[in-house]
Amino acid sequence: MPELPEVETVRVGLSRLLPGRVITKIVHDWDKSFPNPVNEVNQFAISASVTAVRRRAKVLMIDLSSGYSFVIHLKMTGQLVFVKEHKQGKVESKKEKELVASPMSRQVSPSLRFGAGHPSDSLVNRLPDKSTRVTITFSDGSNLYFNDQRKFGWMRLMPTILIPEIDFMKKVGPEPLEDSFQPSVFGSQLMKRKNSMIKAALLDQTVLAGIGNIYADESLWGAKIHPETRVNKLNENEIKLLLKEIKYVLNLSIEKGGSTDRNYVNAEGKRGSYIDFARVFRKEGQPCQRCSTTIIKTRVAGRGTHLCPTCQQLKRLT
DNA sequence: CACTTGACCTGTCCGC
DNA sequence: TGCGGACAGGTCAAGT
Repeated sequence: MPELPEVETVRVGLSRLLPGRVITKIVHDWDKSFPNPVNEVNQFAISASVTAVRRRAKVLMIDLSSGYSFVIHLKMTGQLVFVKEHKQGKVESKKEKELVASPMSRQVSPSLRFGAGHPSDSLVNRLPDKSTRVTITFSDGSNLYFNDQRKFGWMRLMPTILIPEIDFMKKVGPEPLEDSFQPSVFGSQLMKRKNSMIKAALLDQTVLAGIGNIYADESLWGAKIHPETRVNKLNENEIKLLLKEIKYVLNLSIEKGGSTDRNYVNAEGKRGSYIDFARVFRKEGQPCQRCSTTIIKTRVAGRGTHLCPTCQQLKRLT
């Protein structure tokens, strides 16, 4: 589930790999993944070169020399993986494909395919695969694959200057890792959802940008706040502490290359390791590392929610 | 109006 | 072994 750290990791990778490359071909197999008409793609993407790769919230932008950009949202299962031209020719890649096509390896689940103990670069040899929605080919023979098993994600081509006019961009809240995002700003943003449960407010992209289910649970545990606490019951100290925890978990995750819970990979097809450092997310049944109470999983704001029932008590005063 | 729930999708896992 | 159904969650539309 790409959230801010995962999308940022992809951005960093693509910023190293894409600028200067010239697009020669784009194919897609699912219109909702890439709805632009062919003539528009031919006019504004083909023969254009990549000038920059940017991120805002969980949205990626690949700017082109034509004045157009790809705007991309990975949603839950989206991947953007860059694969250099296979210089060894087709002999080796054929062998790889035979391996993939054999009954045994076909039954290995995607979550295990790239798991620990497997060569982390094996994914790139298997692309494109059946989750590949869009393939962008560059003049040197390299490819950028937009894979999306569940088809929730999308990418579209649009004029760069019109990106700020997208409804989402107009409504989205501040970037939590900006220095200017201080407790006072966080507090006033939270007041937009003063009667909501804090978890719902953290997931609201208009309050702050880039938090999803993993980092909501992780930061609430860090700040010892129950996810069902109403926003207007939080005091100044708790808001300050929660912001500190948000910055901490997001920065730590970026450092670890993001979280690979199911199928997230970076621009080179590699997994992130933040999940190994998680304190509550997917830790139900295990002891809390602060107090040893068993971590539980419940449902809050329609989302699976992990918490320590001892450290994170629901406030009952006033 | 503020807030919550359902729809969009596919693959996995669990119980029967 | 197969099958139905619950579940996973980012965001928008629809519902309360």
